[in-house]
Amino acid sequence: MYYMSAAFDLPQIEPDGFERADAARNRERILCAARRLFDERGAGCVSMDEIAEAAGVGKGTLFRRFGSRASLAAAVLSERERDLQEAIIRGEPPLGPGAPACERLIAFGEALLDMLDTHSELLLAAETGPARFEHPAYRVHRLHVVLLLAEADPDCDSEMLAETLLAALGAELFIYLRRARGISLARLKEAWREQISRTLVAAEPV
Amino acid sequence: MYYMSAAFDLPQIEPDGFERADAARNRERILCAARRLFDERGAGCVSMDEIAEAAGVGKGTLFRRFGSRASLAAAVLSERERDLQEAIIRGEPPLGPGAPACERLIAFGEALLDMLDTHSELLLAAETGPARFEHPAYRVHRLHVVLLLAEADPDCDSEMLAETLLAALGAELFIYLRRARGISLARLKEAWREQISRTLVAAEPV
DNA sequence: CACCCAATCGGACCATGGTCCGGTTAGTAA
DNA sequence: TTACTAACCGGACCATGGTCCGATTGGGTG
Repeated sequence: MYYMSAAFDLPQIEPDGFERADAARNRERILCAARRLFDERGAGCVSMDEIAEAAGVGKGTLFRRFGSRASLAAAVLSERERDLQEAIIRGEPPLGPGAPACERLIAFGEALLDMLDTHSELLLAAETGPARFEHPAYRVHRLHVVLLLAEADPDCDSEMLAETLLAALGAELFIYLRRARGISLARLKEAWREQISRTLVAAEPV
Repeated sequence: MYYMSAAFDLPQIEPDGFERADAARNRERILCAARRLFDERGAGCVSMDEIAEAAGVGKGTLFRRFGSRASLAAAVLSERERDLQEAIIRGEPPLGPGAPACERLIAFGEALLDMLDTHSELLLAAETGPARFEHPAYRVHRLHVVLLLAEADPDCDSEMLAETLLAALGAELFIYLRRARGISLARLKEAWREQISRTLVAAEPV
């Protein structure tokens, strides 16, 4: 564990201090309805009005609690994201600590690609809007990649490289490559592996 | 010139065969108004209704001619895009033919970053929607990068690498890095250079 | 138990991207 | 010149993400 996990926790779905009983009940209802509808019909085919109605809640409540469609999608995804972060921080190598940085990077990308493969639409919804790069989940991924890059090659501009490498794992590109181009998940993983090893090979003494 | 330019021309703003006089006049009016409004107030702050009104044209006409907001933005950008393609196909090295593939790749990314620096909002508007990757301009960029990668390193998966490298030049990321993070254009170019040389260094016999 | 206030609720409302179709007009042929 | 038709025009209309504010209610306090 080379950084404290506490500082980079998930977005707080749980409220700050106190929460009124009706508010808590509505939050749960909304998340439950959203989860169900997204799952049933695909995240792209569910409107916010429908979610509000299914949750038995007004539209105002829905938006006050979750701010935006993207934010709601992120909240629905938070459980999976939590699992991923857990695996990164305390899980088995190569995703977790213990393996060389290069292998951890490859494992991280593969894990993200797996997540994209099962939740691409939800991730796409979560990635819309300019707040995307400020979202806690993205920050965690970025920091993780930055630190691994710096560890693997102290000479590289890890901050910039992390940003551009993560761009390759965006949901929009993923969906296009898989659906429109018919590229397999395996090939995407292979490409990620190739890109990481090419990026880091310079650091290894030949 | 290692590929025929004709096959990869710009999206046809010019109509197929014949165009009625009123249609031609309206197309010109729309493009002119859009150019002016985008320029005056930033592409993000102009609605389609405003463009239609400024052009003295109904909303239906606007959408029939250009299909979508993204498509209109792309049409407004087409002149710059044409210049870029001209420079790539027939211009001076290293952007044009003649330089080593690696240097041409670096020059291409820098040219795109320059374009982003002056037209980021317009490019952002043009990049919204799933049609983004099917747009003729993107196809040209992709093909260019694919061919240069294959030339520089025949062993690489040039198709996939091109896609992920181009993701690093997306307008959304660019705007975030420049505005929210305050990263200079020079550093972005430097990062692109680093990423390309790292990606291709493996091909050079050490 | 009664009171009070702040937090919450919810639906009416708005802006905007995009669609549709009845009316109009440009170009053609006689 | 006139008649005809296909293309075009434009504004009413729709769906949806997001905002606002008056009404409501939870829960602490005397």
